[in-house]
Amino acid sequence: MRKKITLKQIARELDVSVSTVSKALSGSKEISEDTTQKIQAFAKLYNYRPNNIALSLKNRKTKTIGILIPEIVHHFFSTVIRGIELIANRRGYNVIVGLSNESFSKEIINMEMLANGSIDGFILSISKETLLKQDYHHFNATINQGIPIVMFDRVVNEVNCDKVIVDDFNGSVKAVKKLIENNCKNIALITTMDYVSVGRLRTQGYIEALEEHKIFADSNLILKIDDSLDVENHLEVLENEIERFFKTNNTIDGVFAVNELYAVTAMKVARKLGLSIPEDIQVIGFTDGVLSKHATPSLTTVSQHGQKMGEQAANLLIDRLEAIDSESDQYIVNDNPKHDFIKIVIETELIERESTK
Amino acid sequence: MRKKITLKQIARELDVSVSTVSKALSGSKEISEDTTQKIQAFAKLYNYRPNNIALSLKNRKTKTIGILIPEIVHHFFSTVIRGIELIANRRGYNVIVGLSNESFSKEIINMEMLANGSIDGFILSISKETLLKQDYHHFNATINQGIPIVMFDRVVNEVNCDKVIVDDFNGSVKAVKKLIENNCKNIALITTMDYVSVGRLRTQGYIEALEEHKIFADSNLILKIDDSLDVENHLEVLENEIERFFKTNNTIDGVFAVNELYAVTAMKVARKLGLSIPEDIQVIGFTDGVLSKHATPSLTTVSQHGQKMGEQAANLLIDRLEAIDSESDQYIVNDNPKHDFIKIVIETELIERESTK
DNA sequence: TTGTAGGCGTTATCAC
DNA sequence: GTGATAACGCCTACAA
Repeated sequence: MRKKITLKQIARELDVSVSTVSKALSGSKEISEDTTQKIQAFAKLYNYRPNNIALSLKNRKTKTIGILIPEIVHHFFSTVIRGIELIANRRGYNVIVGLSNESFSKEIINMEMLANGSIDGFILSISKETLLKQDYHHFNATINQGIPIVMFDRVVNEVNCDKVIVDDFNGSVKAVKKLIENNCKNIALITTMDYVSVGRLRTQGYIEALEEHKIFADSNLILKIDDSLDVENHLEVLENEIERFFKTNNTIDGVFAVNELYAVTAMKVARKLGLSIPEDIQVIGFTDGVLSKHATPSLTTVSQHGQKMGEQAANLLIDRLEAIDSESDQYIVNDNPKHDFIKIVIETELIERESTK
Repeated sequence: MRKKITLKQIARELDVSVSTVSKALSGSKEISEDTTQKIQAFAKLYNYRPNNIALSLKNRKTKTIGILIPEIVHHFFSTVIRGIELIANRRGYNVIVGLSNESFSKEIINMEMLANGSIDGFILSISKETLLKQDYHHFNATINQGIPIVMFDRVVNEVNCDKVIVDDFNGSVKAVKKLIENNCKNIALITTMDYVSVGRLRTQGYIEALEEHKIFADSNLILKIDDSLDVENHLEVLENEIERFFKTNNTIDGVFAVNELYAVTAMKVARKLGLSIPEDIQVIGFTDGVLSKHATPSLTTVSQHGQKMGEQAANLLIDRLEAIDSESDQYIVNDNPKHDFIKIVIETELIERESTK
């Protein structure tokens, strides 16, 4: 078992001082050709690599990004991570992942754990419970400690930081307009409860599109699913709710669902009720994941560009970290700087497949 | 901007020494009631938390686990991460995630980056390219540095470490037997190329089940998909291959596919060819993900228990880390210890849904 | 009861 | 050209 070698060990072996070794390895020309050669050869032989932890302590930055998300077994979130990891790696950062599991307390614990020196900044999406409670003190506390945050997708006005979102509103508008153009007369919306900002915006888009076409937005055609309680037989409950909804509104000929699962389930229920897709009823979902691609019929969706969101978020965060860096070198940082926070809005696009005409 | 406070700052403010503060905060009774009170109150007020990096440097352990997987936008892998994170968190560890993207060099780079002090041990699944090259020196090098590795799912005999796998062989046997019991006479196998151990084992299970029932394993009924090249229109290629396969073997009445995607695609193609499922052709997949649950008809699968694998892997790794810990405290560690490495095999089970009778 | 000193691994500054 | 020293933040054996 050959443990990693340290500067000190090299120094002892070669009978020079630690600082000489350090300089030689960094190619400083303070050191003679000879010693440099000797030291570098020895270091290579023993595969010397500086210890990241020691560097972090010295430089007071870890070169790692903390990702805090509600759930990882989820196409959208994992896609975002992939985007973050891609950019992070490219720019010399690592990513450490924490899962809130949609819980307020887990979100806080995770944050505090990582904020104690483990990471330089956060990229996160807020848990449902936090959104419900509307308690954002932990985010602000973190920011006040000088740790920057970039929020994505589930963001909130109450926290001052960089944000990356998709254009949920216009995405919905596009989807619903498509249904209208395709001659749907009774377009239903299947959405979540309003406290998730994303759901609210998508609902607004739905209403806007209808109104633009002078169609009355009948509240009976809106089904709000309460997914805050994560029950065992969630899927069954969902199916039943949708079935009841379809039965009491049997003129529905178009459905816009705010996520894949709702859309796919709606298709399933519709088929069960003897309706064919897209002839009798057309369906559009939001988020372009595996389900959309492989459902039968395949699902027309509003694509959410998760990977791009991740990439943008990572660039935003790293840019800010490096800005802070050079700032603090040059002048004293204003104690309460009116930072200009950036909000990147990613355009959505409609991917047409078989569930619409 | 109130940066995190340090022991030194507290000491200066309260006009005591750093060690007094340290002791007071850890509740040492060397320190007087009075000072302890005062210091603890002050620390609480300023929300003092020890710096993780400093602790890591001092203790020579980071309390973080490195996860290295080929891909994250993938139901199975993300499920495993969830399991690892769950246990890690519970036992006081963080997880740092690296993606190899199925590439040998990215796997190495990521490993080396993390092995330089950032993590205490690895949990990983080998990339396809590495399996193809059969070059495992980086794993052995890491282990020789005293960094333990736990491999899961895609493991390899050439590396001596703890492993967690599912019982791929028996999983296949179960699936194929089910098809046989359900009266399928011509059972096809859709699998990957052999270099992925997992694919090979599943193929062996298929053959074994047939032979047990004295059925000739016709190699024409085995379709091997070459997914090493990740082409753009991968899906289309897959569909075409399967279609051609079905057409040249038009007596197929049962299909066992080594993953969800192949199974779902097979169903799609079958339907396209006018076959109904499960009446004309029955299908079973491997891995129980979203697709299986939500496909129509829903897919009978061999469940892979990703979360459980993650949990077991995390426990295995942490156990070993803590064993090393107490070991090295007590006596000098044998330089080449005949460690007994553990291989946990997780049983699979057949989840019956609509794609079989 | 409190403080000093040393060390974890590294780099930067300054002295020789 | 080389080395000693200090510092990053923490802990602890030992000294006072």
